[in-house]
Amino acid sequence: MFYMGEKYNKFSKYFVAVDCVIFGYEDGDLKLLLYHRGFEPAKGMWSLMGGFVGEKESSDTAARRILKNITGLEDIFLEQVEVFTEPERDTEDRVVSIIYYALIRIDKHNSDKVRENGAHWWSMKSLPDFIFDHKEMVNKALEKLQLKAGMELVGSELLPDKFTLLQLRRLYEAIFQKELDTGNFRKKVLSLKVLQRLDEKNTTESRRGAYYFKFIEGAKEKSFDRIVKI
Amino acid sequence: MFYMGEKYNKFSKYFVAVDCVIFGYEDGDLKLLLYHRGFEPAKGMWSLMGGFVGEKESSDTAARRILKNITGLEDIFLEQVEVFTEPERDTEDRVVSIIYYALIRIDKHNSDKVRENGAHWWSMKSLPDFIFDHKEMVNKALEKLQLKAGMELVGSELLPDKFTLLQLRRLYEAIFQKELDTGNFRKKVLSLKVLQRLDEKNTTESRRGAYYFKFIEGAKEKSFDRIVKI
DNA sequence: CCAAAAGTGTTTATAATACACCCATGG
DNA sequence: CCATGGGTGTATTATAAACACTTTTGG
Repeated sequence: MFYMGEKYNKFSKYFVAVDCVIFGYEDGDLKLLLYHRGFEPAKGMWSLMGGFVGEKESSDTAARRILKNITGLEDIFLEQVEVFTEPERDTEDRVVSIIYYALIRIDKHNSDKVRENGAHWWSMKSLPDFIFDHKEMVNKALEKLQLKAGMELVGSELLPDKFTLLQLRRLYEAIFQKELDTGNFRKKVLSLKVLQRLDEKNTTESRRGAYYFKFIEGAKEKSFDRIVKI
Repeated sequence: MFYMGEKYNKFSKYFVAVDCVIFGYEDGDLKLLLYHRGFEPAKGMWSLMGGFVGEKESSDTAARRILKNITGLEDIFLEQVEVFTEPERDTEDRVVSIIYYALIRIDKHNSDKVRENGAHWWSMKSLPDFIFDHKEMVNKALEKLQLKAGMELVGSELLPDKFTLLQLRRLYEAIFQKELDTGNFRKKVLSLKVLQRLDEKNTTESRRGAYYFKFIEGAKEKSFDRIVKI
C-alpha cells in the first residue's frame, strides 16, 4: 500500500492474534467459555480463547479455526468487536489482538473437547479474574451483543431449535441484565413475525405448560426494530 | 499471552497499518479527504490516508498522528470501524489494516497542509475510484457514522461553532442520504436540549434569516435517542 | 387451594409522521 | 408580489410502558 510515501521496511511487524468472547446460554444463564491458566505468571486466572493469525488466513478464518478446535462447531455466528493495540498490553512481545464475539449453542457443542482444552463455562453473573485486558474485551463484546440483540431477535444462535417464550425472555434478560415485562416482551417478539408456534408444549418449567416456538427459516426482520431499548 | 499453548515463534508477524476515513462537511455536502496516487500501479486512483503503527504507539495514537500531519488538527473525533485482514489485500506484503473514521471541521483545518500532501476533499455524492478495498472501508465507516448520528446529535465535530438548523438538517440529510422533514427534524433536535439559540441570524441562506444555534457545552444527551431511523 | 408461569387485554403516555399554514424579505 | 426557507401547529398513527386479570395444573 502507499502509506504517505513511507517505505515498508522502516516499520515493524507485530504478532496478530484473535481473542474470542464465546457466549452460550444454559439454565437461564448467559455464559462465557473461558480458558484456565495453569501456570505462572497469572496462574489461576482465566483468559479468552485465542490464537495467532496464520499466514494464509484472515482473522475471521483464524477465529473460526479456533472455535472449531475448541467446540467442534462450524458455522458459528461471529462478529468483530474491536482491536486492542496498546504497545504494552502483552508482556511477552507486541501483540495486536482482534476481538470477536461468538454465539454458541451449548446443546450442540462438543463438551469433551472443551474439557480437554481446559476450558470452562462461566456464568456472566459471576465471572472469575481475567488476565491482562480480557475483562475489558468481555465488556465491549457484551455491548456489541446488546446492540445486535436490540436490533434483531437473537436466539437461533443460542437457544435450542425449539424453545418457550419464557426461555427467550430469560435469554434477553440475561443479555440486557435487567428484567423485562412478560406481556410486553411477548407482544413485541411475536409482532416481529419471525417465530412459529409449534403444537407441542414444554411442561417442565410450568404447571400449565408453554408452547414451543421455533424460528421461521429465512425470516429475518426486514428493518431494524428495537426490541429492547438500551 | 497464552494462545492455547502455542509458541510465539511458530507464528508470523505482519505490518499493522491504520487507514482513516476522514469526513468533513462543507457547502451542504458530506466530504471525504482522499489522497491521490500519482504513480503506478493504480496511478490516478485515490486512497484513504494511512500509515503504519509505530513501535511505541497504539493504533489510536497512530491515527491521531496521521490526522495531525495532514490536517494540522488535534483533538479530533475518532472511532474504530473494523479491521481488514485478508491475506492478499495488499499486493506488496501482508498488511493488517485498522480502519478509523474521523470527523473534521473543515473550517478549522489547515488547507495548505492538505494540499501539500496531495490530498483533496471529495463529495460523498461523487466519489472517485479507490485502490484496493478502500471503497468497502468507506462504506463501513459511513454505516458506523450513521449509527452514531442516529443515537446522538453529531454536528459539533463537523459544523462551525454556530450554525442554523437548515445547516444541521442538511448535514443529517448528507449522512443518511435521504431527505428529512423540516418541522419534524426541528422538533426532534430541539427536544434533545443540547442546542442553544443565539441572538444572531444568518441571512445569507434565506430571505427571512435563520437563528444561529450552538451546542451547549457538556450537554450530551443522557440516553441513546433515535434521531433518524436507519 | 395455592403458587407460578402462561397468556390476553386495557389504559396511558410518548414518539413518529405527514402536512398545513403563516411569516419575512430580497430581488 | 412571489419564491424560498423559517418557524409553528395539529391530526393521525404507531409504539412503549405499566399493569390488571384470567387460565392452567402439579403438588
